[in-house]
Amino acid sequence: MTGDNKHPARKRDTKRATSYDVARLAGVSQSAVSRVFKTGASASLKMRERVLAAANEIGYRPNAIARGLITKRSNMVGVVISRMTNLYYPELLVQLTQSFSERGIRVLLFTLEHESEINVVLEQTLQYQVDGIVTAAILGPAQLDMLNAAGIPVVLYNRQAEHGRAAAVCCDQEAGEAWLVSRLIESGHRHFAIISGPKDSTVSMERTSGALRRLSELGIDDVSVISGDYSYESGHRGLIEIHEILGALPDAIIAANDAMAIGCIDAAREALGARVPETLSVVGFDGIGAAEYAAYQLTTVRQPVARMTHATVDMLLQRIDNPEIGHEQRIFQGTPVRGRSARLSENGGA
Amino acid sequence: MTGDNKHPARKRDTKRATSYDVARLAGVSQSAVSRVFKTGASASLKMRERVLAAANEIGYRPNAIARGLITKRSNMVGVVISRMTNLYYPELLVQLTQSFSERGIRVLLFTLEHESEINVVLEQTLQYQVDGIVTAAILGPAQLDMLNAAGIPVVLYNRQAEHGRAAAVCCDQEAGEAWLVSRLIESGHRHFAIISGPKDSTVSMERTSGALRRLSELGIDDVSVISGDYSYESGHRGLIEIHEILGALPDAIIAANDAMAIGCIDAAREALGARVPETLSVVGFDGIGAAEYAAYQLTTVRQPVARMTHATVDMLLQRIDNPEIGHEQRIFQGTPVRGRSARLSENGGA
DNA sequence: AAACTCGTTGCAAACGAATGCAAGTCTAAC
DNA sequence: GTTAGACTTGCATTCGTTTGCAACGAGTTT
Repeated sequence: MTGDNKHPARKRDTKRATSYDVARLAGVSQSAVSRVFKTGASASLKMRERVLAAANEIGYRPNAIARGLITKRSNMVGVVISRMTNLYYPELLVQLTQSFSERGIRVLLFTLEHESEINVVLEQTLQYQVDGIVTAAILGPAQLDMLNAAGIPVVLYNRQAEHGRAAAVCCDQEAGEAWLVSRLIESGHRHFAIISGPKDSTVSMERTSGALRRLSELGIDDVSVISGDYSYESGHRGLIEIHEILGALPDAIIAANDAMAIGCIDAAREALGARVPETLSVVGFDGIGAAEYAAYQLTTVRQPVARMTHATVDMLLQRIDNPEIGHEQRIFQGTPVRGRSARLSENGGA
Repeated sequence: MTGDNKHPARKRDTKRATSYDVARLAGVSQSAVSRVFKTGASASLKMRERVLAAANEIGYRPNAIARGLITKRSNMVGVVISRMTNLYYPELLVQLTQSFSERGIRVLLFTLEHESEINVVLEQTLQYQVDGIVTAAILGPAQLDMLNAAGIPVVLYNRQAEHGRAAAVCCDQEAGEAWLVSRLIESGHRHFAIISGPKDSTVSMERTSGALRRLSELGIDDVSVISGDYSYESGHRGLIEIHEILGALPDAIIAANDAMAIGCIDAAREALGARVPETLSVVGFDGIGAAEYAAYQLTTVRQPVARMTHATVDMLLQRIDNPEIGHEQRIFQGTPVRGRSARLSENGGA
């Protein structure tokens, strides 16, 4: 008769050892145990040994939940990522997780299929008392206000808040597109088409308008733009659509990301019988792994993911320690990748 | 003078509203507030309205940490993934997260660069009182014992524990390879080479030995095996290495995953001037997105990720509710994908 | 009108650790 | 030998919930 747990849905049979259990076994006070497990607290060597031995004996592990309750620090951050099918995100996620992990911070992951789920997700992160949030999803003013009111720091990844109302780490999309466009123009391309990302993606908007602006500066205004959804398939479809609309292929396609650029290349080669880069130049953006496949060798701009994630982690941690820090924005320049999916003249370029 | 927080590292300036605050404002007891926010607890309509109004007014959100402390249920599960650069994992991760999320469970993510980090990571998940763990990393007997002792359920994803000492969800690697080999043989291939995964990967071992066994059954024993690391580059390198060793190309390459198969195809086409599938057949395993790119159209076996993740989530949740459930293993059959990277005769196959 | 439900509500004791304060111990200096 | 000083240690409170228990009130039944 060790209890009346006769029902299937019992709580937990083996109850965890607590600091009290360790204390009793070691013949010391609970606070002593606590101090031994808290780095930087004062405890004599003798004490330390006894407690550690006892803890080891009964398999004690400090309860991070209880600790979080009293310290008001969960050592967890929320990471919100919107379209993980976008091949660029996995790399980001790995680096973020690892980087946080090195700093002793755990990652609570949320993925969004639709941006509309953001409210529910934010609500949940807040309930879990995360110390901060990194988001690669769009946050409206309402959401920013809410986070602000809750006093929880947030760093936007590749999103900007209006009027700099939040800390952000971005890649300079416009500059990247400007580089691509400049190289294409100086290499003799004149007819362009753009495959943009989803309409609600700010990154896509910046890339598209960056490309259009530079094209316009260089005297080219007649550019068809059709929109995809960042996927390989939509790039593939996009090129075929462009071909139908124009009745011919342009000199160059500017895709809003690498996945679509790759789709384009395949469509050109397999479906339209065109040669890339001889007949058609295709450029992308991001620098995902597949961009380097020998079959593509994409001309693109690589986002400096490692540096960007470090900046993100640093900024968030800073703001967790001191919430008063202003809303810094850090903008990184992408690395031009010459590749072989576009005919670029020898001389030019970075 | 709202306090003496003059130091930079203050705690949190805006303190969160608690259930007591709500109770005071609504003129009810704290337990009433608690009950209103707990689904399925009894509270009158009038009560409900008053509390909700008050809560709304001061922006109250139940503290999941405190709740977890008392209920001994954190509603968090740990997800441990080893080599996220393996393109197969992102998809898995998204589906897992979403699936858990629908069941009201949050995901604490851990990524491993090296399998050796597993101990540290497990220790951490336990400290955070996760209700269960899903792992796509190798767990030795020692680790399983530890989890068992801690009374926390675990489901292995594509890993088996010796003697069925843990619940597991797997794809039938051997059967998949058997299908591939059978098709290749019946289509006239006779000379094979295998590019396996990392030596410490059980999945790779199963796939490789599955392929070898079937080859042997069909009378082919002379097969060179070289090992890669699941990456595109290692597949690329692998084929070139095979070519050097053999002095010629075999009829078919069996790669332990899609990424390496794709690397092979590119190496064959770009570096060795061979044609795929005309001169060389290449098959992979997994069914990742890139396998469907028009340039590759890989002959492979697709893991039923959606069904596997559902099974994983179901099994874990079941075991959380009732830790006594035995160690079921669920094995899923992959879906053969005919593709175009191997010369397969018309008639055969699933 | 008394007795007996049943659904609401409040009280108070958990949960497991951190920490300010005071008491205790030990060393070193006078 | 005494005392100041620096460390250790224990006591007791606190964090924000959940939940068993008891009290209460409104119906219902007899």
